[in-house]
Amino acid sequence: MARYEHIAGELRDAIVRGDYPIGAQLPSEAALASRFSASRGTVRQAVAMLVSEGLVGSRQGARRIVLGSERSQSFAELHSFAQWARSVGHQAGGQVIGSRRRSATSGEAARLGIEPGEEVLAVLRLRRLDGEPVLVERTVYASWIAPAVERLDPACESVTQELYETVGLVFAYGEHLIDAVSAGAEDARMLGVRRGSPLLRQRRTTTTQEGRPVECSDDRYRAGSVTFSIRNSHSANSLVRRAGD
Amino acid sequence: MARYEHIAGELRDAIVRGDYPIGAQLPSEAALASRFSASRGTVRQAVAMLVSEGLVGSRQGARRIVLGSERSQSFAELHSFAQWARSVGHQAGGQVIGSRRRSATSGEAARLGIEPGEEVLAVLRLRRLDGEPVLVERTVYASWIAPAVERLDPACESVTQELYETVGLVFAYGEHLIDAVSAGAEDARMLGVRRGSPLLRQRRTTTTQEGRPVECSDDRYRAGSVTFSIRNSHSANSLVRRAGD
DNA sequence: TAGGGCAACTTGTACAAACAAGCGAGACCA
DNA sequence: TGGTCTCGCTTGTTTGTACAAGTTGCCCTA
Repeated sequence: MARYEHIAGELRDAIVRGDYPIGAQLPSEAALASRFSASRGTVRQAVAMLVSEGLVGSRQGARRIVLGSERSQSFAELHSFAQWARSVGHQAGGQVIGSRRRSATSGEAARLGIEPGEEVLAVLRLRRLDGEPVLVERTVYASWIAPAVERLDPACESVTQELYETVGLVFAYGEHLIDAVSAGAEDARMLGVRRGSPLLRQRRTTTTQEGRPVECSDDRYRAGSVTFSIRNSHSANSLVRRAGD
Repeated sequence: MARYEHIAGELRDAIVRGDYPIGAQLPSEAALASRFSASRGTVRQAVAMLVSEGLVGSRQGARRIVLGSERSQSFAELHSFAQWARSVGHQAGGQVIGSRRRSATSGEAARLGIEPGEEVLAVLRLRRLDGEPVLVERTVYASWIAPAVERLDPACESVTQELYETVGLVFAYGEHLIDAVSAGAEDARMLGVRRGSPLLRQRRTTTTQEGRPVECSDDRYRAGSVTFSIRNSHSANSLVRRAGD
């Protein structure tokens, strides 16, 4: 592990542990540099991580202050339902309801960077959290990865992890669109809610390290089961509001 | 403006303009350093901005690639409904429906960093986009800022901008919790939708540069009117999924 | 006592240098 | 033809230095 990652980890642990409560000042860069026997540049890189995570605030001339104390999730934990569930102490379950090859719609083609009509693999999954159905996942995979997906066990818990172990596929970048929709008939039946009841929808597109799109998905969470959380600041804002559809 | 900000701006413009289409490689750090007559460190700081915005992907050993080409919003544009509407070419409107001082609930006190029962100012606003009601905003202000809020024009378009101009208040950090809820009776009446129809809820807490909480708010958008968008990656992830309530 | 101003401290920006580590393409070999 | 290996390129990490710019508290003065 890089030196700055180690320092960032130590500081993050200290904040989570409460050594630096919310509102408290962090030691100065010079003090941290001397404590960890590192240069100021390395310390700056470490605290920059915490700033981008929204854990600490930073402004020129003033000591850094603690803004929050909750451990944030890695990209993998966000992307993989099973890995996330495990990390927050819940049991993930679920199964494939349906899976078929068909030709891509124009929207899917645009998001996957392929030609409309090109073949894709559409998979419908129901995901459970501690036994309760909470998520309907409609995922469309690009054709080059489809064979590996079809070989998976239908009851496979973590698709992400399995694809990594079997073909070495790594999900590296994601775009997420979050809004609210009414439950359709199929959604309602699978999640055990009334038709028209609110669902939290997350449409995501994921790509490999090389920027090649792998999948796009329409995930619908039962209201109350899941909340998304974002921390941002004047200097770092990845959350964007968009009009309409 | 700092040198690295200038370089980042040039590159961002080039990407948005299409000089570097999605999937294309960016010039190497050495090439950029020579083009802008800057050191490699400064160039790295510039591209780091683009990476954190999700516009560019980066991995050791390989040239950086373009992942997206949409201009992202500033923190101010995200925070202020009016500034956001203007930046995307729509007309923001709205008015204060009700405003009263009361004592803080325990949840509000925790989020504002005050004692339960301490006095706060609760404001209910209806916001319109191009004339259509799209957002019900229930904001609770800490008592120290309440007088300035009460002095505002009830039809004031941008509360954020007005508070900056009158008392110099700057919103610097925010935490956002996003989920879906059913419209209550009041929500439904104000937004012109049926009771129980889906709303996108954004609960946010905002603080000053010093980390002092200013307000917390429960914003409910009519389904279909607004979508939140986040770009993230293996190296930078500010989006977090949380269980239940 | 109220106010301004100075001085120490702290973070931000920029440059230079060196090495580590991963990627990709072409050369080479079986 | 197919696989491997090496070499050059590119990004990642670390240290050092210097100066700019903003904050904070103390001290001095009116």
